[in-house]
Amino acid sequence: MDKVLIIDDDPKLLKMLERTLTYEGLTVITASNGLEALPLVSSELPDLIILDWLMPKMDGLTFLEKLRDFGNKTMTLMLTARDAVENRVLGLESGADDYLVKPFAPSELVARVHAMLRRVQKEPENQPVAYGGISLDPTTREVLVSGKQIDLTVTEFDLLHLLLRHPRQVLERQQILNEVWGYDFYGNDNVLEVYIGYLRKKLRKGDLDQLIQTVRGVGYVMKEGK
Amino acid sequence: MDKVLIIDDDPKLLKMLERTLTYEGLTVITASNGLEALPLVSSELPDLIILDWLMPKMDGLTFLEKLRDFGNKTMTLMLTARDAVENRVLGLESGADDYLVKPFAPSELVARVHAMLRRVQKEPENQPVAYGGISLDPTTREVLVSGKQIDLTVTEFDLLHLLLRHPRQVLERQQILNEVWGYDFYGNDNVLEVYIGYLRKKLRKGDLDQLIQTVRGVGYVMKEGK
DNA sequence: CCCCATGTTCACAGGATTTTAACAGTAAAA
DNA sequence: TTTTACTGTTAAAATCCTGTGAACATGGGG
Repeated sequence: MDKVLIIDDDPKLLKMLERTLTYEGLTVITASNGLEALPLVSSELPDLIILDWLMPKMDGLTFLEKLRDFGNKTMTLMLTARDAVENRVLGLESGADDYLVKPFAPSELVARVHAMLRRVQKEPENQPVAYGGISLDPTTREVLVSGKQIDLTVTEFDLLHLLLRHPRQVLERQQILNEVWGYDFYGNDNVLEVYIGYLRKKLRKGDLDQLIQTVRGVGYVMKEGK
Repeated sequence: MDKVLIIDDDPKLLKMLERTLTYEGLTVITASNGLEALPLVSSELPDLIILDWLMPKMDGLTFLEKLRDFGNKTMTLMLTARDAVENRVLGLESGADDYLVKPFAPSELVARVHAMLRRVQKEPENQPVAYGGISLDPTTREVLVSGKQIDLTVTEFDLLHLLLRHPRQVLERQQILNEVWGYDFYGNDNVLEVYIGYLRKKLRKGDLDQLIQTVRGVGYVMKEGK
């Protein structure tokens, strides 16, 4: 079961968060400030840390810096009362993996938490995958198209890997963006088309570019025929 | 049909909300405070609860705490007066799934309510469905008619999916428009006929176009025979 | 500091899909 | 039978979506 550490100095809010996430079937541990939380991280090894930006003793930012200094890579979700864009930047730069502006609907929190945990859970996908003449080995990062080896950049690789792991299954644009570019991707999602384009061009080397099919209005599928 | 419980101590507002949502085709039950509402939750099993934050006897916040303490997970929409400071944490502390700041436009309320209800309903809809020679798989988006595969656009797909999920059940025009085109569809509802036409034409490929039957003055059904 | 590789954004053409509108057809009501 | 209310069919118009080349941004290495 997934374990979440929540750090917030407001007891009511803490209670609320705890209850909400416990309903969701998560194991919840709490702390009221960063100082108190630090030892819990190493003893409890949570899968996700939710923390407030503003806290006494040790605020969210400082906590994150300390955490990262220790080389800890646990996923973190930052809560912030301010909604300025600069905070988003700050929050992310400080090492938070996502952030949420207060006030937010609990359902939104739950959605984010699940999205993040899903991402964490993703087992070390190290198994080679293959489909329709394309094979990809995550450990060596080698990709063969009709026997020929092709070179892919990281993003291209991740995208192809995702498609190959779900052959014949239509993946929605948002789903792909979430998986490859990270949950909560804001930018112009035309990147996806651009990368599909790159991939097709490279797959053309083995005449397999038609394997990536567009499903207009939905997303893309890796499948033969049609 | 979706059932909504509205809890508010202001009779005028209550009346207004009731009328608005009833007009939207929802079943509405009301209570003027939390104390009164609590038993209704277990007897009526509403799909959604709309409640005011400030109420006599038992306010919204307390009501929600009680509700959650009982382990009840019904969706809740909190109404609140505008107040800069309180709003910061309201969403969170209330434990509501969504909130709306007064004053609000009825259309906004309606939009939220429908969005929430759709969320409640729409969870498990990636199971393949089949009826009378037609099969549809939401994950691959493949549709087979008498064994032959046909290509559908998003709208066609959604419409067919809806019909297949309710075989032999007459779906009203408005109901279909709500599901497929969204609750806020005002356009010329001739689109529905047009799309039924498209679908029938494509189903004709497997000689199953007569499966979509017109129920004059009401809507359409997916059923064999006649 | 500049260059290069990678990643992201922009603009826009060409197509596919969706909507509108007009009218023909058909069942029910008068 | 006539009238009316709905429904089906088409085609054109409006809109939306995707692919593409090129510009722009970033960061690491030389």
